[in-house]
Amino acid sequence: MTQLSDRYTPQEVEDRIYQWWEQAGYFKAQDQSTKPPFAIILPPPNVTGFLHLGHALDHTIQDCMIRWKRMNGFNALWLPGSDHAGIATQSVVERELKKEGVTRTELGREKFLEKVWDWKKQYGDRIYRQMRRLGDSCDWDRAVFTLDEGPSKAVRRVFTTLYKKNWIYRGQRLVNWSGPLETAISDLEVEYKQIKGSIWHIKYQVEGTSDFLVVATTRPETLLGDSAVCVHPEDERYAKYIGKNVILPLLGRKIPIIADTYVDREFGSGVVKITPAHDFNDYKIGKTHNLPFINILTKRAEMNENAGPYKGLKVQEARKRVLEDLKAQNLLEKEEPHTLNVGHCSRSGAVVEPFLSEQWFVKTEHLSVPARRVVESGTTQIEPESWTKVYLHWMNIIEDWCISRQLWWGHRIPAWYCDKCSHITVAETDPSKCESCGSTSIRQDEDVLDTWFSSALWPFSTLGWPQETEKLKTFYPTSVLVTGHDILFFWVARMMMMGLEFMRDVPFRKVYLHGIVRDSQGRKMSKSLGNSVDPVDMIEKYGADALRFSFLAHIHSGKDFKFSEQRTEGYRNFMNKIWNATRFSLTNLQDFKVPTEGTAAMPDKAQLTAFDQWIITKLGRTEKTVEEALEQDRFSDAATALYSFVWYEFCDWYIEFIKPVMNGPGGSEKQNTQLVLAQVLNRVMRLLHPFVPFISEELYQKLPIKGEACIVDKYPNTRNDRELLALGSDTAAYEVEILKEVISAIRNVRGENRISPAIKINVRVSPSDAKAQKVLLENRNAIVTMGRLENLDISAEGSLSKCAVVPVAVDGSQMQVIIPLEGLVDIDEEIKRIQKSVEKLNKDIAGLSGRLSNENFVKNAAEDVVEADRKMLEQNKAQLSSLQDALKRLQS
RNA sequence: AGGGAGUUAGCUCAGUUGGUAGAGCGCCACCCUUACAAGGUGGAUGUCGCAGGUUCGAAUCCUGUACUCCCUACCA
Repeated sequence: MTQLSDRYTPQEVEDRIYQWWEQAGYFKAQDQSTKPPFAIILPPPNVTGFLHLGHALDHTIQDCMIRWKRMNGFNALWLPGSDHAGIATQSVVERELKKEGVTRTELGREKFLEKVWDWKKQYGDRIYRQMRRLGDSCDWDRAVFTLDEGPSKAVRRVFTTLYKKNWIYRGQRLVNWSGPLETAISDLEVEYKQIKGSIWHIKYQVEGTSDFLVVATTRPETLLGDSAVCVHPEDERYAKYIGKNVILPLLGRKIPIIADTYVDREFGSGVVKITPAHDFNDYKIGKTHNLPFINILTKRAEMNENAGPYKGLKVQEARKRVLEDLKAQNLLEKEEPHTLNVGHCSRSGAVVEPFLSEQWFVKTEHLSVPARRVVESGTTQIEPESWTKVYLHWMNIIEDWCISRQLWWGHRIPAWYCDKCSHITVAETDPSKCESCGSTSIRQDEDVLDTWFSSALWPFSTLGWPQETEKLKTFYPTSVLVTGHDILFFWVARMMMMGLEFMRDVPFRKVYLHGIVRDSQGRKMSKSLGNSVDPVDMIEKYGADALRFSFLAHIHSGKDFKFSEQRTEGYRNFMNKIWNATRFSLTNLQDFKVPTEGTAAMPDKAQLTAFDQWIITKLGRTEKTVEEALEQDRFSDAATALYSFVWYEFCDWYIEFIKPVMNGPGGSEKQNTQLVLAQVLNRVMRLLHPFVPFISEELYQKLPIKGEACIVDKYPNTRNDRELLALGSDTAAYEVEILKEVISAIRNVRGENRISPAIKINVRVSPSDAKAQKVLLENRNAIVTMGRLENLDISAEGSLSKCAVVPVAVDGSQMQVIIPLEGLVDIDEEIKRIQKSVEKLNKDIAGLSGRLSNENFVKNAAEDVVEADRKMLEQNKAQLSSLQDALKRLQS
């Protein structure tokens, strides 16, 4: 038998076990199988990224689900993949190039892309390696990258199909523009931050008069692009000006004074400047009033020729200069402090400028309808349910999706412009000539697609679509999608739309949303705060299992997760506890021979001790709890049930109970107990496996009763484990309860009176009925050992003088635990202890009798509730009187 | 501004249909008792945000209110 060290060292176990699993092919799913399918598509991490705590949480949940289903006999597929992450990756590589003093434009598109692919080759596997350390049981042979041939074909098919339906269109729109990245970004990529800025009041002279209209703005430089000023049509102050012009300060252009109910008369001066090309609200006004759209910015967010003398300045510089010049011309009435929300690019951090440009859009009007319906009808469930409303609300107000990005890294838009006839050819395979006029002088669109466009196709593009593959038939719709609620709109909603449009079915049956990982104080993890935690560090320090368990024991769907290293340390201790309990067991199983093959070996029920039957009963309850919890994705309930069973039932009591048996003479009692021990350990490892795969597999392999591998053994539940669980009994549960109570009573007296464990004491237990007496007599050994007794007397007769007395009641059986204290302790301590109990009993009795004397309670409450109270009252009264007697004796 | 979630022991959180408040960590005391000091045993700790209401009985249901957080939108 292998000798186990007295501490669990994950470093010696994890890599070895993982390699074995992978080589043995345990993670593989079958394209076709008689087993029911269960599929999870991994939210693809950024290809050049590294594993952070958020991934670790996300993956742990998925791995737990997959392992559980795999053990339940499913054809379980966990399909891994990685995302090219357009903006993120391109920025990283650009930053690297900058160190070498090269810009991407200098390099040119082709060369630059080569560099990015190099980068991908170098770092693309890093995150996969880190996932292996966490224990992720992905089917690695199926790993897909968004720019692989398969997904790229899917992207082209979807793009062309939607284009032909007119659900993808090109148009000039106002979009969110990131200056540093020189690209459009979607609404969702804009983060609003509260900024303490100013609001400036600027005077616009009314043409042909000496009157001024005062306009308030937070972005004074945009006045260079003003097309009008606007007032409320019913605002008496300005009625006379409507239709006239004002002179635009600094540039001297004439612009009209228009009227629109959009203006709030109460706010500011009641006059609004209209800059249709640089403000989303003004854009709408510009459209309805047919105003010119004057773009004053370049792609780099610098002033262009329309800005006249300010050309070439960056926005902030232009603002400064504009203000100076206005002041010099006495056109700046005042400046007031003002807090406003400013949109920032979530990638570059720069202020987002609304920018007018030609972009590609997905029309969402029709796509969103079924995406809404399937959630309303429950075809796809969102967990937690509260996010359903959020999802539906967003689907209701959804705007068209800007999918073109002015980047190089990504899926290039499959559209070609004809130099001759300007026709746009959109095609799945690169065309050689214009489909309209046949000219070969065609140019492909320079832009690439938003990364989320390919992500939206992920549930079917990873399974071979547009080909009709077996795996697609088997695994689509996937079973569940696990992801953070922060990408519900970015990703989940768009997968839903695309899946329904192209597969005519939902992409997943269930969406499990979790929150963001925060630090132990609830702050977001960030580099600047220095509070981010590297999961790989945690794995190295405490082991992957401990990290996984700290997630699973505390995760609640939808809620943010506060990570605490201290807690992880606690679960590391739990792993050690499991390790040592097994170590003890194996030592005591050295002379054990498995009577028949494997898990079928069952002991003779008639010969089982009460502890054996009791632990089996507890095991059965645990299996039930765990199964119910996992079915409802309540991982923490399952994890907690396992923690309690292993530590508080199995280790604290069962192992202690069987020590006398193991150290005893042997024979059939020992044989039976050994068999129970071996069987329970076997169940413990299997139950723990989806949560803590490494340690459970490692120990499982050392058990006398085991199968080929824990990872593919059955997951125990009340149905498939019936044969063993039938050996449990409620009578035994009652008996063990008595023993536990008696032993606790002895320990309590010892503890409160500070009697050293080194001193063995004498105890008498006086049972009030034959049933209890029998239990005590049969288990005398256990009580003596665990109470550390010199002598145990089980009898109703005996002296009570100078004795501690603890009344014990279990299920109607009453007894007293009597401990002579003469010479052992200060009697006053014991008097205090008893007085404390008396106080508590008095309080309880007062409450109970108060309630029972209320006739409304007796009349209205459920019978069993009243009955239980009556019983409790009686019991308490009996205990009280025995304590009062004991007190009298001690005080006399 | 609209929507959502939350407020329970020092900290992080459980608490399914209303029936005398739970866990982990931390804390205190004693103990290296032959699996484990990453351990054992015992112990202390809460007017369940506040105010009303329904009920024999409310952490749990209803109404109001305070505070916190998140999401969506955003006024020049």
